[in-house]
Amino acid sequence: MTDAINSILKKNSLSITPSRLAILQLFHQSSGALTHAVIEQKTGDQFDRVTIYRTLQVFVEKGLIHTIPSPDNAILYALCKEDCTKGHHHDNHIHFICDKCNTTYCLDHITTPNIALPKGFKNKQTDVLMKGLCAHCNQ
Amino acid sequence: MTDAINSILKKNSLSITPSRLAILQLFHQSSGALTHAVIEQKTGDQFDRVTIYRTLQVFVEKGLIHTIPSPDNAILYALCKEDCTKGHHHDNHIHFICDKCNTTYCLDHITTPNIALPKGFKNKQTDVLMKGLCAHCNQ
DNA sequence: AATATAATGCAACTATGTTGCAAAATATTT
DNA sequence: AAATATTTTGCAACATAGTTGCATTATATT
Repeated sequence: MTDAINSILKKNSLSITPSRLAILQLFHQSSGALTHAVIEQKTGDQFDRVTIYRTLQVFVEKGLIHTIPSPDNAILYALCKEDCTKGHHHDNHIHFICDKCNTTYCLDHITTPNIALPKGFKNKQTDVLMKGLCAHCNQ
Repeated sequence: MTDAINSILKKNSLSITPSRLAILQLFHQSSGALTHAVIEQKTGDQFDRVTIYRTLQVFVEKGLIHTIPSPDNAILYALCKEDCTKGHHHDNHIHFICDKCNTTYCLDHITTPNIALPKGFKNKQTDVLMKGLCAHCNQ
């Protein structure tokens, strides 16, 4: 596991540091998206807040994770699929937030719909955010 | 104009105060969505930050405005259509943010698409956020 | 092992948003 | 129209989210 994480960092020409290993591993272990606060907590407060922010920034730049616009007021981060590269995200899937357990899922296999815009408008990116109950909580 | 705003407040059994009049009027004059910071600035800093926050909260509760999840980290507020009432928003339209002028449009006549979710998932609300160039900037 | 490069932690700062409470303004009653 | 009851406001204080500069430390390179 750690080796796999290691080689991901190498592949993206990122130096290997404890914080990057821990945070990237955390993403690979989690099913949903993570906020800065959750990452801080789940890494046991062993890293400085600023370090976590900067690690997340670097990961976004390298195309390892992407941000999700959230109704709460904190940026959500989630793992990108493998075809995302530096400066070129394939972020055309929809996101689902469970009202009960608050998990945010990337539904990678469901692509965003094409929506016709009024005259003159040019679309560049579409974000779909669905809310409701996830499969676990809907029972 | 002020009379119309006045009667909207009365209709929603809200007492008439300078801040409510000014903020509601500002929404009716604006084409797009507004953030707290913009409202504070456009009302000439004559109202306390807290007053603006509370006014926005009340307007949301009464169904006069709705919030829009934003990629930036600040809540966007926009006027509701007339069929929105207290506790019952009809917020099923899509939103468009212009990359250039940063205006957020409510495209009221474009309804959110129906998207099939994986087994077990139950949808309650769908937010669509499109980004690109608006009709004004796309020239 | 020595050097160059990059990342970290700390302090300080900005922005956003919330809560409690006394003072002031609005609405209601007489 | 004045007095009372009810809301709303502004202030202070606080909480959370996020950024920047800089010296120290760790990683990578030679």
